[in-house]
Amino acid sequence: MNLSPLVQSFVLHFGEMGSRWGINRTVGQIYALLYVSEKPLNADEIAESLSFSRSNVSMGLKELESWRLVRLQHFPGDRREYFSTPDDVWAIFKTLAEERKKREVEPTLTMLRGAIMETPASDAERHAQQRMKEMHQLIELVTTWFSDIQHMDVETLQRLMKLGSQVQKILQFTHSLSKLTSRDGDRE
Amino acid sequence: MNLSPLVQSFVLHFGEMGSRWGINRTVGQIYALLYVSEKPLNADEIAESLSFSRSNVSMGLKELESWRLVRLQHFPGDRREYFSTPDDVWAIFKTLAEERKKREVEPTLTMLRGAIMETPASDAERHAQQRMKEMHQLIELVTTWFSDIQHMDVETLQRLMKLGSQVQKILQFTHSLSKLTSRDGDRE
DNA sequence: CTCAATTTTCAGGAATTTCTGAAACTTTGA
DNA sequence: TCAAAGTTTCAGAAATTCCTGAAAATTGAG
Repeated sequence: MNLSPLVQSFVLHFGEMGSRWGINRTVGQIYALLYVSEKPLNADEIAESLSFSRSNVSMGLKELESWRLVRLQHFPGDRREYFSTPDDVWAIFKTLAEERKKREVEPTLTMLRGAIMETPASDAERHAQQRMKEMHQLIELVTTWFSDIQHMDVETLQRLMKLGSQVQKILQFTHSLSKLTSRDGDRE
Repeated sequence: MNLSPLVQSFVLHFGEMGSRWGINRTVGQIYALLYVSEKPLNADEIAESLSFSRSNVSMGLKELESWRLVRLQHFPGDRREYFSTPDDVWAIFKTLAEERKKREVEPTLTMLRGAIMETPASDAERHAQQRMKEMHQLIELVTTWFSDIQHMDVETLQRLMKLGSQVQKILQFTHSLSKLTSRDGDRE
């Protein structure tokens, strides 16, 4: 199969960016190819299009499966497995965010929680622990917020995003509102 | 200098995570060490603490400078350069997000914009281009939203995050409000 | 069950990235 | 201007990661 110039540049770009995104060239290119492909592709087609060895493609697809970024399907009368990416870009985005969270931040949170539990044995440790607490607090806040947001339906999410920094105004409004109505509005 | 166990495990963790975050072991460890250190450290102290060669530390610090994650300072009567991380974790987070955006998404946006401009030469290209448009739109929306949010002051940002998915309710409220007051409230 | 089609595994070669020591460069104080 | 203190550069060694071909394992039709 011969890739058209447009597709080719897209595929090559994903290959090159791969290393920055923590995946390798093969995986990046395979994903890009599947993403723009009109129909699902089998491993041989992928290997041929990208000039990778069949085994390399197999490993790349396994990696993509572990990221839950590809879907697998079969066609009647054909034993080969066909791969594609979900159509809904929002779903893709959410999956990606979840996986990155699991791989890139969860382990750190665990480590931080452990470290914060320890009894500091020196002044230096006390200070270090304080810094870790600050980091932990921030990560915790940001990630739970993220998962909150992820569970919103796409409609609302888009509206929120389009609103941009204007949320600030609504927030200020409701904040002063709560100050008016609540007995201890300026606590916090 | 001898690292206390608490600091050591923190430093080692950052070293190991380094590769997942797109930086290397040295850079990860140096950053971690500076982050928990009570006072700024010079390159020799870092090299000794982490048992890296002096030159490796130099390259690592350069890398961290390019990420704008370390500050450089001097002490009177000492010609050596001392390094530290900003105290404010929110500032750190913002810097990190900006840099990652610059390195990991901006190039892709540029590529996508270019590809979308082209005139498709086939059916496959037409489809590919459509997919690229979807991706472009999503990335554009998410990143501009992100930079909107970044420009909010930390107070507001924290309030927004603590609110979590409850924004949804406020949003729904204001949405129906605008429907009531605006002549064409259900356009979008 | 058998066999051919297909996929996966894996040892080791290729490519890339990281790290070091030596040398070059820069800065500053005398 | 020079020398000492400090920093950066860079060639190549070391370590790691990627990729391949061959072989093993799996799958499903007959």
